[in-house]
Amino acid sequence: MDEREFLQGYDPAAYDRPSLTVDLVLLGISQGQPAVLLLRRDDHPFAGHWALPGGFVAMDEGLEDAAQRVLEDKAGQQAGHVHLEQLYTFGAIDRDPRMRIISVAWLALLDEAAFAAALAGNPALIPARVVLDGDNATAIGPDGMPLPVAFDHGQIIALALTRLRGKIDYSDVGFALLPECFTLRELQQVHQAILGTPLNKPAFRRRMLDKGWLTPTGTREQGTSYRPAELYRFKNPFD
Amino acid sequence: MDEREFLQGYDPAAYDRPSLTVDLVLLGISQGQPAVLLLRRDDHPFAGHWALPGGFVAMDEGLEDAAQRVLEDKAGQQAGHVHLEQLYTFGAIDRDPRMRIISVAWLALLDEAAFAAALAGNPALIPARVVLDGDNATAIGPDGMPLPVAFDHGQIIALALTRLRGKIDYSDVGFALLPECFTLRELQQVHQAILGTPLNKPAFRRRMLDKGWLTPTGTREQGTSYRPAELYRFKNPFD
DNA sequence: TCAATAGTGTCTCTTAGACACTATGAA
DNA sequence: TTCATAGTGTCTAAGAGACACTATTGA
Repeated sequence: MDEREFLQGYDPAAYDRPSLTVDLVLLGISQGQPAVLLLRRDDHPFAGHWALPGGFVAMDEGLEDAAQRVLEDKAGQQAGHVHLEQLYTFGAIDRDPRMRIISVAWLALLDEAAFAAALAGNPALIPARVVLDGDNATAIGPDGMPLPVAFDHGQIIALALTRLRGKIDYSDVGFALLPECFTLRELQQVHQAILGTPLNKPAFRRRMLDKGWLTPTGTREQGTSYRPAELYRFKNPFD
Repeated sequence: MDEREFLQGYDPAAYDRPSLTVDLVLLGISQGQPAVLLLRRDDHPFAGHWALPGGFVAMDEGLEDAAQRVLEDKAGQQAGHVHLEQLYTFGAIDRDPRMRIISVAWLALLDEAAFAAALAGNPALIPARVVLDGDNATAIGPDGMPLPVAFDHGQIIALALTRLRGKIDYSDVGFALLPECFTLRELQQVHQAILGTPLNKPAFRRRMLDKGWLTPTGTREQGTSYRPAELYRFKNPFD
């Protein structure tokens, strides 16, 4: 750090600074497809467009704390109940026409109940199916029509899904999209929704069971008109 | 974005803002081991400790542009000649005792010539071997003694090496650590240095050749006292 | 010729896909 | 008993580790 930077360090007013925000990709599975929760913008810029929930980072607040706060405020989710992971920081000069804003993007994974609870708790949110399109994503509204997405949020959503695709196979993130107890069929459906491709049943079962992450509960799903499947629980082998 | 945020958006002086910096992990291979270039801090805080090269992000400068600028200023590397990749953004409240500073960390991969050129061009830099230690890294100085590392830069270095380990196998980042022409032995040595483990020769050769990334140059290495190996060039199959 | 590494052939083991099969619970 | 899905056995193909082998160059 050179002299100029050193002095700046002790004089917060010396230089202009960009604003810093967090933006959250609230991702769940809806009707077998990946979906995100978006908010409609009423004001300029991008009025009428749809944006990721976000907020400014306070001076006395860590980045992850800011993301947790937005998660609670906008989606009503308790801290710690949701998988939250930093994605990337977006800082193009003109990404917001008003002023320089750097945004730290986060991925939050909601299971079906959390996704529904967020929608019920905040009527301004809508669920949008995500369709990957290179390094951009198209958001499809509940009526099946594409939604205009504000700022660079299409890229952020695309990065979120791409990141998830890359790691769902070898990491345990998939379980964050399921309730505590789930069947192997539901687990496979989650993987298929994220990857966008069908998977081989015996191979999938073998792989999952061999990882040692699953403990059978001894109980079975209820309310099926066919043979009910065993319910499993995720167990981190390092616990 | 709510009303408060909207107003803040038009009044840059309304709220305090954190400072924003970029920090660079300049990573190369030195004597068969991963090594980073560090700068000695003369001033408080962490005077006498060693830090990653970094700098503040200007208002009219993109994040990657800022990283490129630091790369040129501190390591004398031409833009575009070096693999540069965003790692993670660090924003703990107390990571700098003077003030709130958020830092976007970047990984820059230098081949042997670039690593040596940076050292020659900036005498303040020293090379430090990296030893991973959980989610922290120890920097070992040229004399073999551990160096005290400033701020949270040990974590940043650890993340850089961990990230590289995770992707060297399936991506083409390994080639960024080699000159334009290289032997399969050199490529294997780079992979072994990053992974910290020996690799099986026939399997490694097969894997690399099967990827279709390598084109034989028809020439061979020179100056060996034994059978000289074929020189290869990296060719992106998407070019 | 020797030393040292380049480069290859082949066996085995593990893992995943494909496909067909048996098992079981609800209606 | 039927139906739909749970859950399994087995064949095959691909890829990686292990190991030994041949090839080639400089000294």
